[in-house]
Amino acid sequence: MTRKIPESTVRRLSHYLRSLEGFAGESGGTVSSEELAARGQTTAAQVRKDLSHFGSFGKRGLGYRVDELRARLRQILGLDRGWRVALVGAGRIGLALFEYPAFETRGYECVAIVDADPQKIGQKWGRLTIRGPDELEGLIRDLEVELVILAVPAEAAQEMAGRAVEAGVKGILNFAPIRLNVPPRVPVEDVNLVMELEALSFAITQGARD
Amino acid sequence: MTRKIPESTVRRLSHYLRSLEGFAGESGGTVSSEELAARGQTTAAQVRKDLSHFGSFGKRGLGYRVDELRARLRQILGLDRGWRVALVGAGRIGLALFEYPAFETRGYECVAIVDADPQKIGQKWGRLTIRGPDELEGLIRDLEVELVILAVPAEAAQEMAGRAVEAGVKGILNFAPIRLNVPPRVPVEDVNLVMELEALSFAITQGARD
DNA sequence: CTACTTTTGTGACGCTTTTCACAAGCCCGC
DNA sequence: GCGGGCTTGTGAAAAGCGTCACAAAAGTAG
Repeated sequence: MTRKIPESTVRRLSHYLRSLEGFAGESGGTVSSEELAARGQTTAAQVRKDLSHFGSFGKRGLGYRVDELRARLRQILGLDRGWRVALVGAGRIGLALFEYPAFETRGYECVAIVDADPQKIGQKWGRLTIRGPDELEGLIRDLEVELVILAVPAEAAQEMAGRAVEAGVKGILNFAPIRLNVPPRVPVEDVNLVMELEALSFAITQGARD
Repeated sequence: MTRKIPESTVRRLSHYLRSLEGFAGESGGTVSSEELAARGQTTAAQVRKDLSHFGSFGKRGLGYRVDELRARLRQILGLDRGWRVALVGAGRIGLALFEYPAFETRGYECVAIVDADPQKIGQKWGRLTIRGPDELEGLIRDLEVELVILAVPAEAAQEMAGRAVEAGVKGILNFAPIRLNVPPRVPVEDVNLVMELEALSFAITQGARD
């Protein structure tokens, strides 16, 4: 019942959860797949199929109980617990992420910051002190870090990723524009801003050609 | 020959281009699909199929001429020209993007910044002055802005997007965690940082269950 | 000029994901 | 407690993508 979930399904689940937060107690505490599909750019059938991968928690003729579904989605996405995160790379992007309020409200807590720039080491962001790159493994182990946000230049990314994995990190959010080489048990999500812009200009160029 | 290109293909093209920049003049000026596949986490057949969507510009028995392929990819992705970009939302994320060097080297030039915060209006970032939100349409028209980077809170995103489209913008890079409602002729790329983290914690939770 | 090696371009195949359609289930009113 | 109106859950069909295998070029050596 719960094997081999497509990546796209996971993304949609994430959306459903956000939508649900929109109409918390609204409409008697239930939503139909139809309503959920409306916000979210998808179809009712898709919503139902997505959810059905994880069991059946709707009532026929009625829909889904908002609070119940929300709790279930949080559980599925692993948000029913906290996640300890280390930020590797204290540049502009690192800062933007560090101060991004949505992270903490979802249970992602930044517990360490590492940067290679000697000027930055020792500086404080909030109540955290920026550490040197050689302390990475120690921090990960001592603070029981599970997730790493990699926001360093491409040249440094592979080494840092390898060391983080070695130290026991379980997942990596990678902002460097390279494909990281890590063991398959460690999931990596890539965010590549240039690529997004290129996809845009491609779509525009292509569309204009019609 | 060039109709209905999958999104995933576009992403890979972007990768190929970056790889190509890696071995500029190397190995006699040619690459095989095999070599290209090696960096890039894909297969030789995939590379060839991706490229074949746009014509056939390889030499059998030899491979692809590096400089030629690079030029072709740049053209396909719409990078053989400049793009005028407006930044809407001058928060942390906006700043990080504004100062991201890779954008300019790819031909994306930020020509205007808009923010709703009266404290920020009038401030200068580099040689640009931050403008008020009511100036959005005028700036887009006067400066011939084609792309908008939307980095505002979710509540403001839809309105700004609508107005930008109305003023003639051709594509939107959206950082707000909502699905924008815009006419289909205007492509939108979403970057949703929370969603990426959720995909990670899902993968970890799910994997651990085995 | 021919035989041989290499690597592309592409139709056919197979898997994954989405869409469709409908029986099964649930609530409500009477 | 029975019938009618909704909405779910899910097999089956369709579409979308990736993989495979191989014929068609291009270059090279003899």
